[in-house]
Amino acid sequence: MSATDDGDNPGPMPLSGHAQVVAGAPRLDEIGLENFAPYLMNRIMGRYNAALQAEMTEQGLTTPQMRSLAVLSVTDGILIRELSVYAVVQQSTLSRALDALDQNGLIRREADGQDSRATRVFLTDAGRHAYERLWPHMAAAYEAMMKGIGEGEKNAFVATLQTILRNIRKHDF
Amino acid sequence: MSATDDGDNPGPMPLSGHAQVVAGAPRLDEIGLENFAPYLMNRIMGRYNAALQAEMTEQGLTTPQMRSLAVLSVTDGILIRELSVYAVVQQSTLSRALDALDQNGLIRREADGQDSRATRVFLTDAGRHAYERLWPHMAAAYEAMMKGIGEGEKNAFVATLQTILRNIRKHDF
DNA sequence: CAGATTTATTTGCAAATGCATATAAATCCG
DNA sequence: CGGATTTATATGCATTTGCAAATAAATCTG
Repeated sequence: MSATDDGDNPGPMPLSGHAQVVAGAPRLDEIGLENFAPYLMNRIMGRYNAALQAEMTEQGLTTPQMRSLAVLSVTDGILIRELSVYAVVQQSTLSRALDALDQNGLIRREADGQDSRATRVFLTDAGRHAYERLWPHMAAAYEAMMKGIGEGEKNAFVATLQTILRNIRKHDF
Repeated sequence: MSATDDGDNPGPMPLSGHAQVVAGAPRLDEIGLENFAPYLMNRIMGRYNAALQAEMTEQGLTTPQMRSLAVLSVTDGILIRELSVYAVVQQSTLSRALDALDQNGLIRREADGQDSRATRVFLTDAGRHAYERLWPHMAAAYEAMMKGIGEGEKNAFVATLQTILRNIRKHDF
């Protein structure tokens, strides 16, 4: 094997000008869309959101509002900027989503004790009730996703997602 | 075992009124946000999109425009309604995104030969070039996500994503 | 084959979103 | 301490988005 022969050579010379391998990232058409994780996650989340759409419309909620309710059901009383990270919603959008939730009596804003710039957000009873009507649909969509996937595979999958999030997240949570 | 004893009974009686187990889906606060795959995927895709934002702004592209370029780099000449599924963009939004790409000379619309209602979309050379400037950023974001994740785990992860998509997708692709 | 229905795409219009900025409070630093 | 900087949230405004309807062509049905 010659010093310039670096293995898996498709032939003595490129037969025409195409398909020059630049050593960097393979192109998307080489990987294939269906093997590109961000594409797959995007498709999946599109379907997940579509599955929730009907119930959101029913309750007159937007996506940022729905996500806020879901996050607050777990960590009630968090700061707006934290909620913005958990719910993956811009702060300006979240501010207006909270206005609407507030006006509909689903949440309550309360100034933080230590830092009077900051605001904590709490679910009201009505808000918790709205979440409780929402959750079965989220759970059902999750069930549908995971159908036929065993516990082991599911756990490995979630573990990988956690690793990925740790790899790229900007905040400590 | 009595006929009314259907197994896994948590105790003789609920000790107080709270925490009634309804047998249905556990609540999100019981699962924990960080174990709920849709939440994790949402966070991850938020960061992935944020990573591409700078380059998109640089090139004056919106998210639907960028996704269209990426999908077309793999399957050039597809129908608009197919592109709408692959790119996870509403058709009305896509229609306008294609208007913009067209006006900037990045794509070309062409009536389908068989069905004159339908339109096929093609990348122009300029469009392919735009995609080629975009792709390294997507590849880098993907690399960052997958840092420290071995081939085996990565393959298993992608395989699970494919299963999930098959479980919930609406179309055959 | 004509009328009814379905399918592909576009467009009008109202609502939602994002960027940049405003406001206000906390922290930093000399 | 006091001005400069940073941090938390809200808001003005232009852009983007999504729903519903419009348009146009194909297919179905009797």
